[in-house]
Amino acid sequence: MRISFGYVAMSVVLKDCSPSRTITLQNLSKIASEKDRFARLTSIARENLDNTQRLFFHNRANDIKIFRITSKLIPLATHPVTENWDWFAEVKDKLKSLGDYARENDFRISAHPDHFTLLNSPREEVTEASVRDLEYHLRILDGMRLDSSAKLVIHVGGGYKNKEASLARFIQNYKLLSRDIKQRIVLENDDKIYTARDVLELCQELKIPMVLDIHHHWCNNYNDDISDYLADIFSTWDGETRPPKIHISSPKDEKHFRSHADNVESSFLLDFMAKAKQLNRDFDVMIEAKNKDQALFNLMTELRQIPYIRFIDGGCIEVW
DNA sequence: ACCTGTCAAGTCTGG
DNA sequence: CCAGACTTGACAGGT
Repeated sequence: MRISFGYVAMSVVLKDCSPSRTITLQNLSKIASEKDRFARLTSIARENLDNTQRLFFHNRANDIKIFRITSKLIPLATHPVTENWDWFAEVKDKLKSLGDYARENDFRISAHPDHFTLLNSPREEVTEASVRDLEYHLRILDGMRLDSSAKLVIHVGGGYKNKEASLARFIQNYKLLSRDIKQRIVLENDDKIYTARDVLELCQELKIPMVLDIHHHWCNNYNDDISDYLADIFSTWDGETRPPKIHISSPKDEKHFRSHADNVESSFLLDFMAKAKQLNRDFDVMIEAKNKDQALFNLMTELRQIPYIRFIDGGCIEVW
C-alpha cells in the first residue's frame, strides 16, 4: 500500500512566493484607463503563475507530487469588472509551461473552488455564478493541458432546510454541466451538512469519485464508522487513472473543532492507515494545515519513526 | 517593518 | 428580517 502526500496552494517555506496576489476593486478603480487596469491585472496574474512555477520546483525537489493550485491565480477573473479582459490570452504561455512541467514530473494537480461555488443553491444567480467559476477553473486546467485526472474538488452545497430537495437540485444542476466539467468534478463530504454516507450515495448515483475528508467526518457523521464505507468510497475511483484521494487535518482545539490546526497529528493518519490497510490500495493524502508544506514535512519526520513504514521518497511511503 | 480593519462572491444561526 | 459567525490569505492604509 503506497501513500503519496501533498499540500494546499502555498508554501510557508518559500519566501515572497504567494500564488494568490490580487487587487481590490477600490484600488483597481483608481486606475484611470481600462488599458492600464488590464495591464495591472495581467501583471498580477503573471506574477502568480511565476510563483506557482516556483512552488512546482519546490515540490519536485521534495518529491511532492500531490498539489492543489490556488483558485486565485487570476485576480478578479470571474468578476464583471474584468469581463472584457482576455486573461487567458495573457497567461496561456505560462499555463502551458506549468502544465508541461507538471506532466514531466507526474504531478497530480487539483483545484478546490471556494465555498461560494454552490451547484445546489435555490437562487438561480448563485448557481449561474458557480458554473462560471467552474468554467474559470476548467480553463486553467485545460490551459495547462492536464487530462481529466486533474480534478475540481467541490462540496454538495447548502442544506437549505431540506436536504432531500437540495440533493435533488444538485443532481439536476450537475447533469446540465458540460462534459468537460463533469469529468473533472469530484465531491467531498463537508463538516456541517452532507456526511460521508450522504456524499457516497450521491457519488454512486452520479458516478463521481469521492474525496473523503477525515476531519469533516469527525464533525459530521450520523455516528457512522468510516471503516464500513471505505471500500465503497475508494471504489468510486475505479474508473480513474489516479488513486483515490483523502483530505486530512487536525482540529484546532476543542472549542474550534472544525478549524484546521497548525499541523496534522500523525496518530490520526496512522489510525486511518490501519483502517485502510485491509483494502490494500494506494491512495493520495492532501494535508490541510495552517503550516502548509511545513506541516507535511513535520508529518514525514514523525512517520520516519514508525517501523512498518518504508519511505519511497520524501513524499511517498509504503506500508506493510 | 509591522499592525489592523477590510475585502467579490454564500449560508446558517440567533436575536 | 437583519447582524454576526464562519474562515482566511492578502490588500491597503496607517503608524
